[in-house]
Amino acid sequence: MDAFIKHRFWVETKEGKFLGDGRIELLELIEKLGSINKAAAEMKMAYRKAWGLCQSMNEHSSRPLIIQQTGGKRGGGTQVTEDGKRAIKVYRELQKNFEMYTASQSDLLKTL
Amino acid sequence: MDAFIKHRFWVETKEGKFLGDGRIELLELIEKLGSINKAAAEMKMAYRKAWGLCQSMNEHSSRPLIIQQTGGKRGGGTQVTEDGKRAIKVYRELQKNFEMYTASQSDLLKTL
DNA sequence: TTCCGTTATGTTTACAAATGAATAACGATA
DNA sequence: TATCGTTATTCATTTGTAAACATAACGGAA
Repeated sequence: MDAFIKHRFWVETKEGKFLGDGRIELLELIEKLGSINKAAAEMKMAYRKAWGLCQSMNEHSSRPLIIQQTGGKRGGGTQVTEDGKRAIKVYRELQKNFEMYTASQSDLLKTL
Repeated sequence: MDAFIKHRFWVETKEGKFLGDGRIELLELIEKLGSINKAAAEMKMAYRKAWGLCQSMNEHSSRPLIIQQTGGKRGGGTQVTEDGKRAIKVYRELQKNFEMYTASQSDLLKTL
């Protein structure tokens, strides 16, 4: 026929979603730009939503993934912690693995 | 921490979604009950939606997965074709494989 | 011809999620 | 103390999806 497999994965804790594509991209941009505001603008996400995702990520983690500072030099900003960087790395590896695995399964569709 | 991987997969064609959890469950119930109506009721899905899923599945497939009959003996009914049964089988196997693979990846989260 | 249970469709409601607007709080620095 | 850019937060609006509702069409059987 002409069918292909799509997949999605994410990481949860018992309380709910912890890491997903949007959250990881956001983390990466915060690391690069030093600001939730700029990161959200860069990925055309409402700041309101980005802020909520940041709260959620930090609440679900035993140790914070980011450190937010309100006010101060240049108005403040947000830094990604070492734990945050590790989360990015682990997630991206998972992603790579999943993509390869999905590709390896696609020949099962040949019989459709 | 206490995080775990969740995954979802489905099958698409270039026109859009073709097979997914709901569609396959629906197919299985149609095969068992001989009716879209009864299948939808069984899984507490609105008939309207079930019917749309059936249309979509048949439109995306080169050969029909189900044959619907309007009117007639006991009002009609719907049968799952051999191609439909094969689709169910393939999908369920994919699902089993994905579950095992996801489980095998979970230790990557140990470092979080 | 009438009845029945099913398939076939369009329309309307309801709900949830994303977005946008608006404003306050913050704190280093000039 | 005034400024500035960021974080923090509420609220109204929009948007998109799912559910609910309401009929029509169908065709074998009584």
